[in-house]
Amino acid sequence: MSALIQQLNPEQRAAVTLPAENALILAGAGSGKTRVLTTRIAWLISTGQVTPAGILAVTFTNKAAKEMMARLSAQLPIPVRGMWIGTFHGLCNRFLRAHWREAGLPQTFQILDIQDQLASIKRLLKALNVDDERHPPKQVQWFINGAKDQGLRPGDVEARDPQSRQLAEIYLAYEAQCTRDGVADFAELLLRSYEILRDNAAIRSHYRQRFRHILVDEFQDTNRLQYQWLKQLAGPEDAQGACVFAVGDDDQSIYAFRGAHAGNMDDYQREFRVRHLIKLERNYRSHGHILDSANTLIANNARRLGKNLRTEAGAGEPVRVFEAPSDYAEAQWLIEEIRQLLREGLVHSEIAVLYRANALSRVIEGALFNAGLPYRVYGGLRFFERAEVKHALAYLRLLDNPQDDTAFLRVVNFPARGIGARTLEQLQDAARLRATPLSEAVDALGGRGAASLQAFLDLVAQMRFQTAAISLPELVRHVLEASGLNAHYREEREGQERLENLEELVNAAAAFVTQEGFGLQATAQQRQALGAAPDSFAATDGIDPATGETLSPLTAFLTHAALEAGDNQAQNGQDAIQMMTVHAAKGLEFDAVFITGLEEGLFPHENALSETDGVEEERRLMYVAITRARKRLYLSLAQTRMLHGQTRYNLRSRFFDELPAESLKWLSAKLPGFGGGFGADQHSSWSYTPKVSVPSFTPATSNAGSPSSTGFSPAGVRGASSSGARPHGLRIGQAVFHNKFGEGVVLSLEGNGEDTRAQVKFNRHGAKWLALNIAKLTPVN
DNA sequence: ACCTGGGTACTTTTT
DNA sequence: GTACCCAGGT
Repeated sequence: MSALIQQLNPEQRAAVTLPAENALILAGAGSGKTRVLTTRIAWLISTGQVTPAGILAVTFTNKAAKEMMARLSAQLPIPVRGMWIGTFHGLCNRFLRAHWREAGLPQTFQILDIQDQLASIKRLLKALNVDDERHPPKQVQWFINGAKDQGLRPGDVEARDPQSRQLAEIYLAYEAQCTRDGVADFAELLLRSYEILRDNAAIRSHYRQRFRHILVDEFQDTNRLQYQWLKQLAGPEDAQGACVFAVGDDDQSIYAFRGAHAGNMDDYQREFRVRHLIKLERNYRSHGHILDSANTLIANNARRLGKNLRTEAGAGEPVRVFEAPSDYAEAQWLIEEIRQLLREGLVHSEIAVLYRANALSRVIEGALFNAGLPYRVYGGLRFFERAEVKHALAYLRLLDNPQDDTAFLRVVNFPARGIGARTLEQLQDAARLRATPLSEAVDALGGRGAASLQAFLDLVAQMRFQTAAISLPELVRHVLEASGLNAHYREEREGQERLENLEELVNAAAAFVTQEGFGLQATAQQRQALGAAPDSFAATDGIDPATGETLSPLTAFLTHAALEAGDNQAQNGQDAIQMMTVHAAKGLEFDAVFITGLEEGLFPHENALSETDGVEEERRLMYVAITRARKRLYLSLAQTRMLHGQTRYNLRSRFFDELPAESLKWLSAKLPGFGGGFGADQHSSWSYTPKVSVPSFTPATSNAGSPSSTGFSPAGVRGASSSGARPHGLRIGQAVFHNKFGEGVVLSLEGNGEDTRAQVKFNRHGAKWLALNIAKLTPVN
């Protein structure tokens, strides 16, 4: 036990060993927050204050939950799996699977991700004949999710003007549709769980008795509904409710735009009568100048709980600042600095390039590419969000839940099986008339449409027949073949990568079955080991307490796919420079960090300036960005930047005026913002290659995509196009084929022999220029 | 079924 | 500038 807390600093130890009362831990960046959280759990259990079953720990991301589990199982000699540690959504899902009757959901209800939800809304708007000019689907989605995040049902929404009244009506109809489909969107998982706790006294008191300690990570990011949910679970303080251990940092609240309400921290202190407030201000991450910068900057925010980070690491290097005349120049400077860092022995993956908005990554990506530096851009589609994977999942969903119209419509005619739009319209009309799911309305139709539809239903039924007979990965493979998905992508020219992803889905299913231990499902003894009372509701995922039955592997897998969308591309775990938005960088740290595009209108972003507290949130965002850096921090801006197809002339970000001058080292002459002329380069040691235009050409084949401008200057190419014959036989302007990205056109070649790299613009589907090894390119004749 | 052209929007994003 | 969506043509 003492070993647990021995290595903690005094504040951390104080937090970990607090008595069983509500507490708020203000944990600054890099102050050992996760460590405190897990050690608190380990301490509570190992001192016998609570059994593992009496713990509920909630996070926002799967990553954080996993990390917590991993650390905990290193600290405790007990199985951590069955403990209630997870994301808000994951835990609510578990809750609803156990109480599906009370929730009014089918046991095998499916979870809609944002894409599914949008599709569902589009379908609804069509059915309701709503003018989607007046109510764009995206806006409706925003409205519904916003309402749910506040804990509001259609009846609770304030509907004063006709516009919002109609939105409330759409919301109502959307709910009905979801019920009919047997699906729940993300917010619904939370809202419905909350309502059951609120309205069902038996269940409420059960859980209140069960969970003695509730621990919340990233408390500043909770929205109103999540806060209400916590309140229901914890119960009133005077009764024998749970005690709450909330960890957060108001200075790192950067998700107000999606409903996070940092004010929950104040409310929490008041409503839960928090008497223990502990600040973790000792930072173990950053050098002095970096920390000073962060502290000085954030002091400009008015509404703070107040905190000042300190370090014992020494001042370190000053923060290097560069004002470039253009975005290209900024990127070029970045390359030089990165090269220097690499010479000093840093590995690529310890260097991060951060930006406020994804659009800013382009120019930098181009420069890194031309410089031949390996990089990885975060963001974009994740594995389970890919179209082909979603198609396969839609089939699987139909096996589990034939009512799921979203899934039905997604694959009824994919791969194409001659079911046209007219037929589907008729089917939808018939289903609406009878108030049944689409699959049950098929027999109302006649003609060839009906026959094709019936064939589709038979196909699905045939697949469903296999469900009980074969293992999950076998089932997935069977579905891929029987549905014709595999065949479809085998035919398709650019289908190779998609085929690979589908194969990967089979692997994912196999891995899931192994990991979740289906077959060796948690037994009553195992539950006992966790300290769960015998009468307890679900102790483990996959157990239906009412029947004692196990949730099918299929249902569990589909849930997993919805709740955990997977990595943004596993990508060749190669050592690479990390590129991401500041938001995406939260929770990460790097030896060297570049914060780019520090211009008024960009960072702080212009859209934020008009919002209340917008600038403060931007400042917190900057604070998060700064505190990612361990040893080196670089700030840069461009006087001229191409954005939205226009050249913008930006001023220096106001944040420069809020940083401590003594910690900054300006590399370029500090000019009075734009207007001071473009002479900055004369005062600096940096240079960059001016824009080189790609020679125009005609693609070799008709469908090679439009070889228009690529959006960045291939500055580093240095006249590669003019050199003579090349062993690989490729030339500029030639159409090429590469399995992964389909057909494209060579824009430039660099280097010679084995080192040769091609820059290729791919057509619509690839839509990217990429660093590609020549060996992987096949010329198209 | 597939392609093309026009129109449009476009900050951040996890579950 | 460009990416994505949808409508309409082949």
